[in-house]
Amino acid sequence: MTRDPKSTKPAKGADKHGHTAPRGSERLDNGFLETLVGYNARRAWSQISTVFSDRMAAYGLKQVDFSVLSLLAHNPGATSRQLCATLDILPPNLVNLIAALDSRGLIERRPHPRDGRAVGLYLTSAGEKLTREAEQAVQQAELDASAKLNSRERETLIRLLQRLYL
Amino acid sequence: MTRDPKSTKPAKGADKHGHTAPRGSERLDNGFLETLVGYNARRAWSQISTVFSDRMAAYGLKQVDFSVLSLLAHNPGATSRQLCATLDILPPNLVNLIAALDSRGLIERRPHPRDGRAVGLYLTSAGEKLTREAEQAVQQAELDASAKLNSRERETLIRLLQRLYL
DNA sequence: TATTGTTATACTCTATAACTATA
DNA sequence: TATAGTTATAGAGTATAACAATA
Repeated sequence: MTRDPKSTKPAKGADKHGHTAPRGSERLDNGFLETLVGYNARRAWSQISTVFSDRMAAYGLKQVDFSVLSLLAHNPGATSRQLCATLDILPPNLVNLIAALDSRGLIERRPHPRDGRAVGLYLTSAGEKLTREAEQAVQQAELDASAKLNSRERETLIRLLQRLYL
Repeated sequence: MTRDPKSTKPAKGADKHGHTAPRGSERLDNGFLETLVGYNARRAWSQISTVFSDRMAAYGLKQVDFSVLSLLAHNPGATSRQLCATLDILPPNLVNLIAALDSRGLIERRPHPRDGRAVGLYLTSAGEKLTREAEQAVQQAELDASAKLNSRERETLIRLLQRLYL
């Protein structure tokens, strides 16, 4: 496998930490790593993640916060346990997150009608408004982060990624 | 967007933590999230990452350990600073990692011929042997983790991912 | 003055064990 | 006996500031 000189882009020069590349450190040959789906998925996600986090900061949301709000917008009354299963996070790590969204008045906790152990989660009207705005910002962030792909390529990419985890 | 009943796979039932899905928690509608490249890239990477980590455990390597060894196999004499730039990690977080690989006798640190500040990193023969074996295991892990894709689809996926971050 | 490698440290994310109340 | 939610806590990953040696 040969290296493509164009792929090094020395002039671009700013990583996600805002650092600029120093003179003496040229990029290394990562020929093997870049043949791996896992390596490329991680790098691509890292890139998108930076754009995503920057845009969400305007709404005071982290990535998981947004995922929770978006799920509640489409699944009113969902429980913490369901959020955990869908997003693949562990229950103890959701507690403070839910409590914070509650304190901000974005969600409500109501007793579950059939199960006294469970708590149904609902967006408040403020939460609905914020979620609508954030979803639009996320869609724009997606387009910006994947600007080098046309819509057909973007759909192909998503379809292939889903076949890896679904 | 409708949910595909086949995609839930109730019998498969074990997430990356080894937990099995309890009865009461059906998956939620994540229609919006699954239209996002970022969300799908993260989920796909998480899936592959689990397979990857499991296989690397047999060699006593974490993902970043493998990346470092593979880079040194193809770039003998690379410096810590170059590894950091290529893998997008910060220098302080590489120090213990390099020291551990050195203690295990997998790499050597030699003074840089032209720059007294820098240290050139080289695989030992034991390091070369382990890296060769690990690279083969990684390739097999890749094939297993992306078994639902044929080689043409895998190449397409990698190409599209690279256009997001290169 | 700038860069390499390093120490110390803090902050976030993720994980496990154990408890309560309900089922 | 098992599940939902919670508490406390431990571990891993990631971040910044500051230092010595060298350029």
